[in-house]
Amino acid sequence: MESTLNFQLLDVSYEIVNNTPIINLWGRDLNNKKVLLIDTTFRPYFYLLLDKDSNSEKIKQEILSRSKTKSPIINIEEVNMSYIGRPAKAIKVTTTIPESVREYRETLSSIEGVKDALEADIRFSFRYTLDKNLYPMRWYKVNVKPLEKKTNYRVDEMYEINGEITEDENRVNVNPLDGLKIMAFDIEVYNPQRTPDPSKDPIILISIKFNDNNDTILLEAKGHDDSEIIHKFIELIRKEDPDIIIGYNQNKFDWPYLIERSKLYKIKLDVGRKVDSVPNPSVFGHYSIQGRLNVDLYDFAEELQEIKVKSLDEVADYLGVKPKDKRVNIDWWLIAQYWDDIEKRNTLKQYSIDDVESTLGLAYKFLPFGAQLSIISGLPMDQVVAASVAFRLEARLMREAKKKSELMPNRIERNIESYTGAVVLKPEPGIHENVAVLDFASMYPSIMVKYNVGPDTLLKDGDACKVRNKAPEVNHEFCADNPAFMRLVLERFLKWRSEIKKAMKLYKEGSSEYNLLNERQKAIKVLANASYGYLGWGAARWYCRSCAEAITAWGRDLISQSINFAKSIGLKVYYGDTDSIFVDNNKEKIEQVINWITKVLEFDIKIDKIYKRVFFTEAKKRYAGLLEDGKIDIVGFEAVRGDWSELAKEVQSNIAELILKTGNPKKAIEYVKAVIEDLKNGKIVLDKLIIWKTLTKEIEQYEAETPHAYAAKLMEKYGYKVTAGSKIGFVIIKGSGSISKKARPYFMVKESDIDTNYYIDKQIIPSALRILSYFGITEKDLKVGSKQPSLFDFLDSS
DNA sequence: ATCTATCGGGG
DNA sequence: GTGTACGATAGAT
Repeated sequence: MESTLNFQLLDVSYEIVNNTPIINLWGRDLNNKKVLLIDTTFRPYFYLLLDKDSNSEKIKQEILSRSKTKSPIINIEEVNMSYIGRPAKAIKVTTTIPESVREYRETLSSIEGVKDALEADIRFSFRYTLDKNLYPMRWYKVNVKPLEKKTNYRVDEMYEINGEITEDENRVNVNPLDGLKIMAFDIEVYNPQRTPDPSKDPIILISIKFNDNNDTILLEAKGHDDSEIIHKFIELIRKEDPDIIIGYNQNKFDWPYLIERSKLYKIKLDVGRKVDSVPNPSVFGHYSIQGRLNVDLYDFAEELQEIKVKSLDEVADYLGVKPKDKRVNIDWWLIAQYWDDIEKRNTLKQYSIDDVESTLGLAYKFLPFGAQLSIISGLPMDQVVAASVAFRLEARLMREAKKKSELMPNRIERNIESYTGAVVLKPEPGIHENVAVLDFASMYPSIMVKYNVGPDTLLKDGDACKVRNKAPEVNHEFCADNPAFMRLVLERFLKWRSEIKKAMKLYKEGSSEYNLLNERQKAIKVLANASYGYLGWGAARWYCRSCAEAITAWGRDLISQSINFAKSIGLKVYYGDTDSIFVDNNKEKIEQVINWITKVLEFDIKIDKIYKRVFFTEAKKRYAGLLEDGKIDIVGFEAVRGDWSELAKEVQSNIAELILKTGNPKKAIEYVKAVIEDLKNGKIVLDKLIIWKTLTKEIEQYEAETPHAYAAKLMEKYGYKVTAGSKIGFVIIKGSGSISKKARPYFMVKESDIDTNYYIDKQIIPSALRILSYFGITEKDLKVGSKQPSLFDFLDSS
């Protein structure tokens, strides 16, 4: 009855049955049947690192004597591996129950002669994919034995794994998403108190859309009763059986809310492919659903550097998925009103439909990249998108370590000490015409490869080594006798990426083959570029402060030398930051600089962009420029956040629009002055002055007197209920004392009480200057009356 | 200058 | 589930 099965791995989990762990591999076969493969043979293990001169026989006896019956130690084996690049003596300890590893880690590491317990902090299901070299989203082949279908799994077929799992070489370049069923969903909740409370405020709408059906499904509550739509939602997921469930910020809102509501009705949110399993909060604040990938698209949006406000409507607008002016927009605090007003209810329904359509549209943009991140890093797609770049790289490093029989260091918490960073030149303030920006290609990874940087090659006093690379300034030395672990990984990435780029040339730009490879090379680049930051990340297993310090020192040296060379041949340098230099756009001299850097320094540098005009203030890392195609580039711009007044947010978005559309900062100044006048004349409605801030703990627990805590205390005094999680809306009123003491709940205040100076100085002006300072505009220019001749006319292109 | 609290996305 | 982010900023002290 044995046969070979080709399957695509989607997710991995495990369960304990009869006191033994069973690995569950969730996937689909070539006929798109949903399959569950089980492996009953895998057991948890970890290593004990021994002192060099320890008596391993004695230690082995000690280990066995500490075996517990509820999860016995079933094997111990002395192994010769390496640790941080040096030979290491270790004992591999295998037990039965994954949860017991934590306990054994403690009890066994106290044995004399045992230096440390290693690899005891790796999640069991991840350990499986690590050891079997499995990458979610890839296709595999394996010998299997069909199992009689169990009733407690919602899959088409179940198999028991019987043999080695190998990659299906014929399906390396197929689109991993082809044929997978995707479900987008979004909930709207009733929020009469503005901050919705899941213990009393119902879910009023659930909108759902699948990738294989054009119709949008809208589940509507009966008045204020949402029990029926929750049931319908669960039934729908089970009936349609999506492989991927997507939402926008559903990990922080929709799932927790749905879970609270269903608890209230004692409904089991049984939406996974394992019967009776509910969405489970897991690593990175992510919810895992058995057998399905729950992907939060907000995680992708976070990585968009080009836009600052990452709300669903903004992101969908920016990416051309759904223009803002072609959809219904409703302020969040008005949702309850729209629901209660039967005439407005249809507008709210359309709003919900627009949201879910945007969400599915974004999935088409983002998931191809997410799938490749899984293919490269080895983390399931729902986890990899939620993880930080350093964590993604680490997942891959762990696989590489496993292949090399290198013991993995533990994840520990460190207080990281800061070190000198990159060179950032003081920009030459003012307007400069025709400026070219030269960029080093992957500067930090290149430094790591060239100088063989890594924790394993870092030399300590007295270490023997023939060829040494010494970093300038900091003087850390790295041995070049053998390749560093990090270098091997990076070189593999570089080679892989250049092969992909070569293969891409065989296809038409925009074709599905081309796009797939393009997403893959992007995923590799993301991991490679995380390498420097990884070494300086406090939680990194291969943390190496000296490495990070040396890398930036080499980087500073590199850029200073380049700048000096440019100056020596008479090329004007305006500014430099980390891995880029801004120079006069003199083609001939730039070519000389590029040649010199390539030949003498042996690094790659290229022209990244050319500004027709660029404007610098004294501030580093913040400038505005006019590109050759007429676009305005504002670099380093920080948007005001949600804890600013509506007025401040409105001022900023209007200024951004004025500048990007008219290209004239003078118009923006007039606008700001007009707003200030309006405020002084009481023409701004109070609603726009409210500042919303969340209480993160109970009011008594606040030690510091913050404005929102002060306002919350006042609310409590007047009989309102405030708890952790409440959003407090306050305004600042006239008077003396600290700002906190002048904070009042917005509904207890008249417009005439408002401290207009606070709003001018702390809200309108700072918010406006976040953009206008790039154009040389100062606070003085914005105060009514002052007439400053314009430094900033430079964008009035003639 | 240092410490404490909060934001983000969602509704 | 062998486990829980991060970098920036305002206001108080």
